Amino acid sequence: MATTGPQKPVSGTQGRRSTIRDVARQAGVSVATVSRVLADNYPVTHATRAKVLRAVRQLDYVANAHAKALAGTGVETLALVLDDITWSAFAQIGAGVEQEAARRGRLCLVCTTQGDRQRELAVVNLMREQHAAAVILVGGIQYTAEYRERMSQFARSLDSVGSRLVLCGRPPLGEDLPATVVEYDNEGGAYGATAHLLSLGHRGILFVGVQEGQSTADGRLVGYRRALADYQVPAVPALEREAVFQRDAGLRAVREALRERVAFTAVFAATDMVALGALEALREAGRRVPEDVSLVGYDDIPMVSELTPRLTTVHVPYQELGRTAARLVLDRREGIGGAEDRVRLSTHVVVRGSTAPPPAPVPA
Amino acid sequence: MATTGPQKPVSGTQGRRSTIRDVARQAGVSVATVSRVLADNYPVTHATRAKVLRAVRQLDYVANAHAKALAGTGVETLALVLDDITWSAFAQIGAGVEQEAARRGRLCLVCTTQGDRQRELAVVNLMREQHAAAVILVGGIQYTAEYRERMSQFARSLDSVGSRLVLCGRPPLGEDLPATVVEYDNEGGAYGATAHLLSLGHRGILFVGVQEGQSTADGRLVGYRRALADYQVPAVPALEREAVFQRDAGLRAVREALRERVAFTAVFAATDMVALGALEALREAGRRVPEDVSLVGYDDIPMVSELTPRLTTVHVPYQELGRTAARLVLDRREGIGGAEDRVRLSTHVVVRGSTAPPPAPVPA
DNA sequence: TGAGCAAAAGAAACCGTTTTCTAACTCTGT
DNA sequence: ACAGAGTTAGAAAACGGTTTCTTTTGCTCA
Repeated sequence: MATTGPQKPVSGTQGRRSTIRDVARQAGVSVATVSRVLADNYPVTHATRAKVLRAVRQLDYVANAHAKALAGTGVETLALVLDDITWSAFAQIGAGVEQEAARRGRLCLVCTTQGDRQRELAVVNLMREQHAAAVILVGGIQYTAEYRERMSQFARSLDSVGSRLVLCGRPPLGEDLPATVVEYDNEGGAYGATAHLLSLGHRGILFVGVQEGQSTADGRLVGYRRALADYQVPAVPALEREAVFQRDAGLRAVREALRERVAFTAVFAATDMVALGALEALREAGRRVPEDVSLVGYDDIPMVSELTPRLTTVHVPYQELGRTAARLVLDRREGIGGAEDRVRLSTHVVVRGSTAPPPAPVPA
Repeated sequence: MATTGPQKPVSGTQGRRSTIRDVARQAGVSVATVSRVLADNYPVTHATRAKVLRAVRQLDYVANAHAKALAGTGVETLALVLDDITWSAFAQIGAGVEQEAARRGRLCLVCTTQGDRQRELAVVNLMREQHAAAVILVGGIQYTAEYRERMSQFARSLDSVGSRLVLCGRPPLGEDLPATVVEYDNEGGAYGATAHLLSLGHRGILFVGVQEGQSTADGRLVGYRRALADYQVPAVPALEREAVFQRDAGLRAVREALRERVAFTAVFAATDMVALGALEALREAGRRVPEDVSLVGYDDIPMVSELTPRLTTVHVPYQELGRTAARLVLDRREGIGGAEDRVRLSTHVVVRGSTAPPPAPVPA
């Protein structure tokens, strides 16, 4: 499976990296002159410039980014911290951040935490050392007092070194904290999805994805309940099922609801991945989607429009979310006046093939 | 859509970032002592250490990563360069690299190029400045002489500054170049997929995804042809359709083949995304999968097992690919003996529901 | 009680840039 | 021919750490 190439010395052919001093010596000028030629911010005669550039080429010189950073020049870095880059929504946020960063000549550090808050803490500190222009924390979290405390510290300690905390798709902290928040209308999307089902005539709507204290899950649940209330449909506890935001959890939760013979004609999954699991559970049980049971997801990850039936879901502008986060923080850095520090993007339900009116005879 | 918080001064509350000198002053010791306490590599009395740590806490001090890097200490960085992080396969490679990097205390810079070679060049140079321990280039490319020339330069110039070029899922360069290559058995996977279809009895197999000179596409086409040859099925040009690796291209290519009334009972899409397009084209034309036409993809991106029918495809261990790339380059750096510089991971076809024997009466 | 030595702390050089300040030119104009 | 501009170039001081080398301090033991 693994083949080894010819054994070469570990150190390769590497010589010493050439410095600006080497270039200066080679060109027969001072380091100051070399620096000036390369920065092109000071008058230099044509002859001198030519000598320097030739030396640079001969030595294949590139400046040391760390030295530049120390001296105050140097490229800024945006740090992106997320649970798992393979999750489609996160990847899209990441892409948005990276695009905007690149467009404006910044670099992008990415760290994943796999949901480990210990690691999140370590990573934020690491980023503080790195002088990241901003630390962008992505994704919902367990919204506890301890969390708020920790974030406040992050915000303040980043601010104290001239960096900035950005919360992307996370609930905001207190008003007075130095942090930028870019969120989306989580609750509104859930409201819309539920209202869509209700207006189709569904009354028993299974909500799959309860996670006490998880900000994203909570927001979606609240939207679901609010829609029920507005349609004067009583919320029944048995219809609210726990599930982490993964396929298997959705599968198990719906299986269980089915086994308990909970009466429902529609499933609102808190996440597209959860919807996938729900879909499988429904199929196992011989329920057709959408003829017998309607199904709605949340996130609108790219592939769900390929399913059969194509999944009705709530679209979240994840890429835009990332771009906005980067834009806000860079605008502020560049002192562009009136940089907002709190933005909420809207969501909307996209109706596809997985929802339909409930079957005529409402099952008991 | 966008709301603005209270207008605060742009500069926030940020004071000057405290340096090691500030800590020394606060603790009443020399900077050397502070450095030693923090590095914990030199005897220091308990009392002194306590004073220093207290000062560190009081000032909320973190070291300047750039200064450390300059001094030769400091965390190494791995640079990851890819077309687009939202493509599932790339995201998985990225996750693999990041995991291994994090496990070994390294940071990970991510740059995307959107397939722009100009940008690729710029990015590699940028990474050279950044002193990245390695630059990992991900994904197939147009395999031209010019490309090889450029890569050779990259390899040499990175090597000359003590960094290393890693090609991940790209064809290797010449033997003597200082580069590490981690590839997968691209051709073998295509061979397997085609052989699977052939052994089911298919003879007219449409290959969708020809891209002259694109290394990944070429490899898969070669595997397809080799399997045909081994089964003594003549290769017919009309069955080899051009398509870039995107859904729409697959859709168009298969539509066109259908319109031209090319005879086939199976489609081998060079990519799962292409397979998605193919699937839609087939459905439009009223061809059922797999009853009328079998369909095989390539990549095994997570969602394709959720399709109806579940897609038969070639599994590529993308995450493992990334992990291996990081591992190899870090092993070499740490001087771990016998670090290979060329690895090929194997692929295998995973048979799911989208393939079946061809329909009994072969259509004209 | 003082020589000798180990342990702990400090001074200063260094890493590779940028930039301020200073010095050396080259012209002009008289 | 020379004062005074106006250009270019260089020397040296940051930037914020680490580390070598030196010095001071505190013991032990004769």
